[in-house]
Amino acid sequence: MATLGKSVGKLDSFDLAILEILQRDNTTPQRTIGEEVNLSPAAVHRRIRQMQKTGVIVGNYSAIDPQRVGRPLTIVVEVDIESERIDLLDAAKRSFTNDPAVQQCYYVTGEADFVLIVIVPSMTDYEALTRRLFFVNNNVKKFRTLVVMERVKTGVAIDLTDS
Amino acid sequence: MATLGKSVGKLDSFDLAILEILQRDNTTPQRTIGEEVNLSPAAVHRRIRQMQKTGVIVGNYSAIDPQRVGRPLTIVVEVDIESERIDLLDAAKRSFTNDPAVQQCYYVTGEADFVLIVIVPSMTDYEALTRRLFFVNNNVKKFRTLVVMERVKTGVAIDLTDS
DNA sequence: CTGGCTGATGAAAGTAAATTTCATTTCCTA
DNA sequence: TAGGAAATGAAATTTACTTTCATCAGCCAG
Repeated sequence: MATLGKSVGKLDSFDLAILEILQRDNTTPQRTIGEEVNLSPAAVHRRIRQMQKTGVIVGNYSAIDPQRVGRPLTIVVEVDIESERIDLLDAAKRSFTNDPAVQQCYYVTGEADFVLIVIVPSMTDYEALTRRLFFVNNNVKKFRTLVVMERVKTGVAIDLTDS
Repeated sequence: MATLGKSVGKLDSFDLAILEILQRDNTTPQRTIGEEVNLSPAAVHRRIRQMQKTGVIVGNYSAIDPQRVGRPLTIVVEVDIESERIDLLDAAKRSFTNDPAVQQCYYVTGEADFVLIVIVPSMTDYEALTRRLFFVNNNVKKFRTLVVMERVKTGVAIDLTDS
């Protein structure tokens, strides 16, 4: 089980096993994690701290049910822009990023330029968002709205099984 | 007459302030949270436990940098299906959900039927995924691939400011 | 082959946080 | 205005985190 010869910044099978647990539930006690991966709590702790420091672990979040905090609407938006000039692109990225209703933003190739995941209380709020993000910004050529009927699977978990 | 003080499942401004902190960093000590929101650590603890139990908080995760675990490719996929018959829809949802490379899945109205966020090690792996999810499933009419060049904003945080 | 260096380990001690207990307060309402 | 439900803070208790320290395995130069 132990992969010997762990080099700098590389993750061994212990690290991956720990990450697997943490991205499912990061409130799992280090003692429990240790039992599952066959390490002492101290060793688990050191590995977690190391991965935090080196940026393998980028954050620790509680996830909230949007419906329970008055945000029942999830919307996927595809945005086409006019010019891909670097300064205009950066301006668009910044305006999307800084808007709290935009939960996720991806810059993509293909049929669109940006894909946004937007979470809002109502269609009225979404309309307001389109005005402030798309109509005011004259670098936006057009956008397509895909209203989410069901959030079938959400989260930030990554498959860590051997490829 | 049941006098429900704080009616069941409702959140007050303390709860929202606590959630605001937890979805930024759920390793924040309850003592620290208490100082920020002006509650005792015990009160903070009880509110958090209540929100866990009632499903306001749906999970506690560590987020991992995909690049650091050998998953540098993020892809947005739009899927059109042939039939929206309920049993076929459910089958599609299940196959998407169960695939570990599918990080997120949304069932949407509009120009597509599903939007998937897929995270894979390489284009070869993505090809394999399209085969097992789209070509094998004869309810998939077509799909569009949007390769992510930049993950501009990610996460599961929800805007909790008053609307 | 040997000795020292590096880096990781487990056990145990020490520190900090989570959780429970309990007496009290607040607010609603009858 | 008295009673009761529900939440609260302080303190005690339990649990978890974090550091310390002695040890061990691999590696490499001599």
